[in-house]
Amino acid sequence: MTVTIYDVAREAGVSMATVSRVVNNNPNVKPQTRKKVFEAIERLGYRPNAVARGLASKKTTTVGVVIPDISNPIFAEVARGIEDIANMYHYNIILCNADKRKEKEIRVINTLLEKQVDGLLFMGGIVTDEHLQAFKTSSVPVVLCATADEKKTMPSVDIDHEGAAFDAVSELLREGHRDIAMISGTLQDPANGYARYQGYKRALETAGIAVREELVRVGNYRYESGMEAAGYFLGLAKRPTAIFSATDEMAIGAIHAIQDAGLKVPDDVSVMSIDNIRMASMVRPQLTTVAQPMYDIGAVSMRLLTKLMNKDSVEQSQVVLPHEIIHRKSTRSV
Amino acid sequence: MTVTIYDVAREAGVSMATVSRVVNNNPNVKPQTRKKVFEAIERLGYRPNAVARGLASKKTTTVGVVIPDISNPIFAEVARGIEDIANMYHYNIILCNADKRKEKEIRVINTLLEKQVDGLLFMGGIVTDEHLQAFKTSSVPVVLCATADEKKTMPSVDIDHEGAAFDAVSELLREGHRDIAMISGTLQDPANGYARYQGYKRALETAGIAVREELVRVGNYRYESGMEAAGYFLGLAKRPTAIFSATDEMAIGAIHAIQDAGLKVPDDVSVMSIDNIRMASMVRPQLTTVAQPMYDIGAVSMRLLTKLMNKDSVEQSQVVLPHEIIHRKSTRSV
DNA sequence: CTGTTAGCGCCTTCAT
DNA sequence: ATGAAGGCGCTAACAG
Repeated sequence: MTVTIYDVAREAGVSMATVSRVVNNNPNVKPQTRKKVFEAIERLGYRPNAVARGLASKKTTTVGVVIPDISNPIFAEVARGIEDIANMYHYNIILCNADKRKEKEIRVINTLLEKQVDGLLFMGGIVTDEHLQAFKTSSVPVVLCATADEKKTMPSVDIDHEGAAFDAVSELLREGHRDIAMISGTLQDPANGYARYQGYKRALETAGIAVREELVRVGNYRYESGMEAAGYFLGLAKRPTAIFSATDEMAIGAIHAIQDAGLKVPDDVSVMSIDNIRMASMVRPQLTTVAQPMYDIGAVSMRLLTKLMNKDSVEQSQVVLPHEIIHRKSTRSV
Repeated sequence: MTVTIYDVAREAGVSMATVSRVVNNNPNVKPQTRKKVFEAIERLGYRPNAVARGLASKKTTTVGVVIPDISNPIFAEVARGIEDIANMYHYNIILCNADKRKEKEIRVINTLLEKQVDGLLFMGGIVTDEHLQAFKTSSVPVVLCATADEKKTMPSVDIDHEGAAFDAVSELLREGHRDIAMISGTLQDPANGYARYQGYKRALETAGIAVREELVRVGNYRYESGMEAAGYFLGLAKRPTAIFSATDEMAIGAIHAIQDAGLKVPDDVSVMSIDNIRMASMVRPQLTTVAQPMYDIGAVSMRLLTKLMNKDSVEQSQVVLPHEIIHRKSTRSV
């Protein structure tokens, strides 16, 4: 039923080793023989079995990617970067959603390893000791992508979240704002939550301003929670003149809550955040934000992984990609 | 170095057949033996090799998904539906971006087949004879997802694009609009382009209104092209009172172009479209649109594929999911 | 340049 | 309930 390398060998009148050679582009084959084999392949409609090949060669040319949520545009963009580079190096991608749930993350890491992926990319989650433990049992390289472990022992590609937040808030400060509220992510999240909050804090402290409890709200990264937080700030006796959001999506929610309340952005309240998702330039006013190079994070981490899989030497296995303030229309000097 | 089923067998003092049985949950194993084996597995840190298993059993429990662009939120949402159901049935997903390029689509279909996936999901592309040809060489089931072939010979899951457009434009008509412009996708695209344009045409004709050439612009699905098209309509001597866009993203561009021109939506111009991406409720005014059940399209197509892979009987292998008008704030009666 | 021969790690009858 | 043995389709030395 299914045609194998053996059938091709017989059809072409050569040994299966020779067929294997031409299929794998081994130069040690006489052009004439090569031609015969190709013809036989064509005639029979032979398609190499990658599973058998994987078993024999111990390489599958596929890498596993665990992603928190593929329908989140941020991760989708990172995944795009991964895919493009993987494709460039002739790797395929097994994508596993893990819903940010630790047990599920551990579970998919294991199935991926069972599938004998040549490498593993762990995207954007919290990295616990349990994760580290799972990674340690891996005989193939692992790189963290859009996240990092606390101790920085693993290869990783990420941005400096604390620095990005610091820069954003410093910019607001430079524009003269003194009452700057923050919509934070959960402090359990080391990157988008804790680190960005720390950056906010450091910027204020550097400017000699005390952090005021009532000016910090924790959101869940969604649009609605941004609206909610902004609504709360608007109700304060002393309303902030600027809102710094840990993420763009919450910032956009904040902008709309402000507008829905009859106020103007940035005239009445400035809004700034981090991420630079596509939507940031698709709202009015367009959102001033700190760009996080999502695509590049994916691309660079995949590139790093190829080097690791290839046992190439890598100079720096913890890479921090630069961020950049994108000035648009949602902030103004006060 | 790597521990195999054979090592476990020796460690547990049984044969590899027995180990295989416990790993595969075969009931024909004495509980006591099972326990011994589990302990040996634990002690040795044994991890079954899915590649070897795949070769021996001729099943890989993975399905291939070819996706036009993972960073497009529409496809990402469909992919989410696929992933969730795949996960439920213990399948993994190999995701391949194909950039809407035919040669690349054909290529990835072939690599996926080489990888011995148990089934194939082809998402949202144009299905040519060449595709059909490639699918025909597949020994595993294929389902089209968010697309369909012209002759409807393949299993597929999609919405009725023509009907959705017809319903949208009919709604605009019901609101009293007579000069309704359309921002279309390319007519080469059978679903988002051609079919939606046909629906627009049929609705107008049903109402006894002739389609006017100058009221139709072809966009490329991006925000900017929506802005551009709307800008063009605004410059017309007789400006349309409503704009129907083939997709939400272009509609949002249109809304902003209208607003940037100092006009109001919906007071001056109504805007309506198809898709219902998340962003549709994250703009002001919120977008009235026809919801396309993206997640469900993915989920249903994956479910259909599981049935096919399982050789279950399926009553209907061309499924058309219902669409629904979502009334929000971007249209009003005139 | 080409063929022979072992496996790769596991599943699966077929016996026992 | 368990074991023995023969592949699954291919790669990778090793000869020649």
